[in-house]
Amino acid sequence: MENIDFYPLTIDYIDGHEGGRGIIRIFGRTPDGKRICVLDHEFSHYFWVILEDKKNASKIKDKILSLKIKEPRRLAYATDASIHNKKYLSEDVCAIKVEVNNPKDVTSLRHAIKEMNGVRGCKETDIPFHKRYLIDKKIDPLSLCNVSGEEIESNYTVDKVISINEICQKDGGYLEEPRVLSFDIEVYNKKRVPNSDEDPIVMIAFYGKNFKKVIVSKKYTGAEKYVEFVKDERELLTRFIDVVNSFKPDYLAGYFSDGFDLPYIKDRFDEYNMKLKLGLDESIVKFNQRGNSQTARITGIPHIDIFKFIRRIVSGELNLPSYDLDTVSKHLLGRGKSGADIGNLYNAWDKGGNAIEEYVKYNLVDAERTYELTEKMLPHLNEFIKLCGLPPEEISRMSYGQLVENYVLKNIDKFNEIAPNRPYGDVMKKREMESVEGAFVLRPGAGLYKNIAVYDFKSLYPTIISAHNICPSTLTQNKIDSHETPSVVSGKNETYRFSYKYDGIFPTLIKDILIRRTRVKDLLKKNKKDPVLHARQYSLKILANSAYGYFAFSGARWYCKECAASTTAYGRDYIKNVIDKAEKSGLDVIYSDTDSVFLSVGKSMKNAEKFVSDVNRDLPSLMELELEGYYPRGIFVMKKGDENGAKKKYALVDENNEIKVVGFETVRGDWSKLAREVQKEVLKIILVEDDVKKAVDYVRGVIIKINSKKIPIEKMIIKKKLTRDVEDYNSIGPHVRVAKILIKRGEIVGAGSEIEYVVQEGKGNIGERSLLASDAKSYDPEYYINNQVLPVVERIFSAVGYEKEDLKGEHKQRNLSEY
DNA sequence: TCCCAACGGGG
DNA sequence: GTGTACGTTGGGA
Repeated sequence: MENIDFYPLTIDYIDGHEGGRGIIRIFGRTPDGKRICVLDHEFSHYFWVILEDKKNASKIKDKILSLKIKEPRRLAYATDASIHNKKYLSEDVCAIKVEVNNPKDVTSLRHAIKEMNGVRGCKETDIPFHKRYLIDKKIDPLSLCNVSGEEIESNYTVDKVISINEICQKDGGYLEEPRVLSFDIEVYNKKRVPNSDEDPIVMIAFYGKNFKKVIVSKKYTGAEKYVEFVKDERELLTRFIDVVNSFKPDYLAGYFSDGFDLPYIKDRFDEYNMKLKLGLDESIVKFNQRGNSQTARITGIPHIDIFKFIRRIVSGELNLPSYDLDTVSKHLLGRGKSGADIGNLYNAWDKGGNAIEEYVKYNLVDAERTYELTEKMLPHLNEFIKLCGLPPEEISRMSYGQLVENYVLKNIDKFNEIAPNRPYGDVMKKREMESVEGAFVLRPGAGLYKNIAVYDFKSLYPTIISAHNICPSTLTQNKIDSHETPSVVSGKNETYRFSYKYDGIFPTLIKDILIRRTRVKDLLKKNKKDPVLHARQYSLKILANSAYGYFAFSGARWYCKECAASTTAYGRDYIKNVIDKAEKSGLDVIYSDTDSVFLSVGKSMKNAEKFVSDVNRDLPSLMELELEGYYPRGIFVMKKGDENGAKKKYALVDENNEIKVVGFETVRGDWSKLAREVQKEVLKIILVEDDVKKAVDYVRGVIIKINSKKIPIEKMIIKKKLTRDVEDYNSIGPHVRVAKILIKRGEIVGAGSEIEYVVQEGKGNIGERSLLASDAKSYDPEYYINNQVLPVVERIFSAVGYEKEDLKGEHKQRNLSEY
């Protein structure tokens, strides 16, 4: 008999022998670093059958128990059935819990039971076995658990396999520092975009705590001591498995490794008829194609594609123009990738010798950044793991909607509720047709404004859902004990009612989340830099803010268009109320969008502060308007062909002269450096220096410089990526044309290649006048003035009364007083 | 303004 | 993964 503590890392199930029973399998680590696997033979998967009424419950139960359905390799039948009083969306229902031997039997039984008389439907048939187990056993991955059971023999590559009698999560105890191993491959890339059928992997880098290694399949002299040489790719691949096995990581991390590294490694293993056996049960890496994105799973070792997590979950906080490794690590870690030009790796490789070294370093830096990013993201990951109770490999790949749903599922038992099924095909399509009226937006008149106070409702939608008890479970026809919201769905005005008689599932959970978040934020005030507290409040915020989107998400179990429509309807009411109040107090309303209002408050901050407290006095609990900031100046910009200012396109400057830019185009990559610079400088002069005239002069100066060709070529380079091979293009843009020339020269250019070009003077359209950046000696001033510089500043100036012609000096000089 | 196609990350 | 499955943006009509 063994009694042992461990941290669960991953969980799945296998088909056992006895009658094809499903056996839960958890891989984890003990506090002293031993790998273990625990098997639970005793847990039965189950689902719910909701009955039309109580009357025939025991008859139906017996009928279910007598079902025997022949499956290819076993007999599907219910091992047990029991009658319960449950709730389904707050309605009291009589339900039968049906237990099975093997999770796969759920499908066959469900089909048979659905057809029985007196049965309303089968629910929770689509909850995966391992999820059911974690929820019912109240186990959160990474939280310390205790198991008792017998050690058994196995071929698993772990220190111990235990068949358990009992398992329970202990209070406290968390795997704070999982052993992370990151990896990254470099590939021979003569064709720029490597093809895994032919192009070998030439090196693999690893990074972990006190560990770095690059395995390289071509020898050169003077290598650093972390370099290990192997004789060919076959040996490189074998060593890849060796290194992972001997490091014994808790997590294996990569950057876009779901989409590139692991699939590529697998293809290369296939090439040699070798098997990519990384699983702790000696299984191969399994790939799962889901729509466009695939995932790679390793039995027993959570594989984290940290790119996916950052892109999906943390991007809201980062707001970066791109999520490539360089941009993300520069932003989060303060340092990016090595400067080597990866497009030339193949050259260095062919040449051999020390030329390779640069790329070995590049490879190692990539692995190091990946490691550091993973470490940095652990607090975020951990919070969601605790909130949703699912293992890291799943949490790290989830979208907001899935996080919300799994959080609700984990807590649904507190309401004695049965969860609705996930929708499929036509239901989802039908839902996608239904649109819900969105938020209220008051567009600003374009122009320069002074003394702007910005107000925000704190968590507007979550607080509305909570304050007005908006939930699929409280939606009612009953006019007594309910309140109504006139809402708009698919263009139709409707009135929906939500009961006040009992608290809804979502309102209750959200209220709890909001209160917890307030508490965490209070702690954060004392401990401003604490990454764990920060991650905690962030994950709570994500969950609360995603609830509204979840109601409107066609794939949601608790989809509820009425809830979504009512939430925005209340949102519009609240924000319009604020606007009314502002106008009554004599404050000018500049702009409003969803949950925020921009007011012109004059020089006195007292006005601004008094306004907040006036509004808050009348709001229900949890709801609160906040003074987000005070800005001496702000510019709101016009959209082409639009009388009013564009929504979400403005720049503000605060009292510390920091500029906040929202919605401008220059953050995007396909503008020249020149265009970016000019826009930034213009905003600075207008907002910080408060000198429109000077900004005009600045742009005129730039135009003169462009015309006299005094701008360095490198600021004129425009970068564009080929999205397909050159011959597949119908319309030949500049970058395609340049690529064609490169191909003629014998260079290998194809889908994925990044083309840098500069537009030249001369005849023909822009494409015909584009030259490869490295060949360019000059540029076309007219193009850069009219297609790069003017477009990015035009709207800014038109907001303050200057036209394009003024900038070019084509109008007579005018001064502002004329406007 | 709406609809559809393309893209992202990786080398 | 036990019926399923990306989400966003830009260009063209």
